[in-house]
Amino acid sequence: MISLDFRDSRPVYEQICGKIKELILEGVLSEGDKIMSVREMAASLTINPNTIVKAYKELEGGGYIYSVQGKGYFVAGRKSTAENADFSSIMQTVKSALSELCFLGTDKSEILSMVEKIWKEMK
Amino acid sequence: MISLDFRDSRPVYEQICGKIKELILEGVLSEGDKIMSVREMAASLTINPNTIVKAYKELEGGGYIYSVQGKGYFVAGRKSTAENADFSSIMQTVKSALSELCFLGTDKSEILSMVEKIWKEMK
Amino acid sequence: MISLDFRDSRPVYEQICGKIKELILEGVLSEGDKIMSVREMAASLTINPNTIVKAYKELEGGGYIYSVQGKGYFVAGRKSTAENADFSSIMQTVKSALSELCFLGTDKSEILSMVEKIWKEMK
Amino acid sequence: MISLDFRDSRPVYEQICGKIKELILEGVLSEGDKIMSVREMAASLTINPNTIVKAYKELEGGGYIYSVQGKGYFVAGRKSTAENADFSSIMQTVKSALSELCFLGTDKSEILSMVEKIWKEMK
DNA sequence: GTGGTCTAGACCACC
DNA sequence: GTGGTCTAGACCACT
Repeated sequence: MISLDFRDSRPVYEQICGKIKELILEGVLSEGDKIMSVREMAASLTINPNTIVKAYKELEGGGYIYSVQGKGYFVAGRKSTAENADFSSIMQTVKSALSELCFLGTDKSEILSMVEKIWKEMK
Repeated sequence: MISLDFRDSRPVYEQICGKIKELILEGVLSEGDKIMSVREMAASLTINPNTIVKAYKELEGGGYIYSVQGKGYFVAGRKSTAENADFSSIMQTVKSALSELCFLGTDKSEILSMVEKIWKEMK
Repeated sequence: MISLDFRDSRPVYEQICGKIKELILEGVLSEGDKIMSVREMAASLTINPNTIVKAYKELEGGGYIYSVQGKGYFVAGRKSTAENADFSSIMQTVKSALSELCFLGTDKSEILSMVEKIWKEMK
Repeated sequence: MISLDFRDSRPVYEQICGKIKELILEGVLSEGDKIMSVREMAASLTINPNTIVKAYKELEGGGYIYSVQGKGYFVAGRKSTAENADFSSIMQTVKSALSELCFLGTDKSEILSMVEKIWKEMK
């Protein structure tokens, strides 16, 4: 379900966060779903459990998942996620990247159609 | 002209890269302009010259500026920048960020108007 | 495994790049192999670790090796190298050097047999 | 006749050497021809005469040109050039570059035809 | 004066 | 232990 790219310059725990975020955004994981335990995930990726713990703590801080003592980690709802999100930071990222694309001569229509596509696919 | 934010988790040299990129994208610095010398910039930010060197080398690698021995650093043209740019990587960044915004309930029209604004301001 | 020539006018970090490139081209180092750590290499050549860092970063930029945080540097595959290579620049180098050899009266057959030999040895 | 590229990372005097070498290899300048005086060249490129002096001294050292006191610099013959040339160094350059091209998957026939072309064009 | 290289030594994040 | 960043200070080549 999750694979790591060791050539990726990002730290492993960050890659894991990204992958799980993706699964949530794509709807593969929905509110209330239980995600793999720290041990299971560590075994399946053959990496140190501490790295998984770090990734899960990060996701918990972002409101994407929550932990239940003795049960495991579960996917939180959009409301919880939205409350913890740093909108201005994400917007800033988008703005910079779009400015760069514009500067490099990318066609505006290409971006607009991408936006349409993303909002259409999201349920 | 450039200021650092020590609360920012990004390394100093990366912040400098970002700021100079912005100045170029906004048209404050245009093709052929000389930018501050390594020593000047280091003195003005009260940081070590080597850190500036690192930032300038990074920008040079990205095709944003070029160095002339004994003269200084100068901003390169869009052509040079476009040749060195990693479009797919930038597009990936935009896609992920937009997906997240969509998931969090951001209005599509807000994004569309932002795109219009950016492309309009860029001459 | 690697030795420096202090009479060589090229900077030290560039000599190191060249030697490691050679080892990769000759097949002594193959895809996935771990190379000496920054500190090990620095100690073995009795030079400053930062100089090794510079050399490794250069090779990383050229797609020859990649770094894994907390693990070390590993040699990348040909695909990665080919993607980052500047063919036209290498071809230009070959062209200039061959023109000079021709002018100086070198026999054509000597060059042709050298080409044959190189392509034969490479598997 | 000669133009400089300030974006080129090579020092100016080296660029001038390269250009004059090219002119000699291409046969535009032949044995005995007088080349531009230091002052003329400096004025035509709007750079410091000392830089031209440095370039000419370099070419003189390589046996490409020779100076006659009070007259100027003149193109030397192939014999003189060949005597001063460092064949093994040039061969080494060619060998390394060809090995790299081979590694990157360049077709052997492409190189062979290039060699044929160079030797054919040279008179 | 400008960039380019190198050293010595420090602290941090990641695994 | 490994790479990543930063400082302080030095010397060299180029213009």
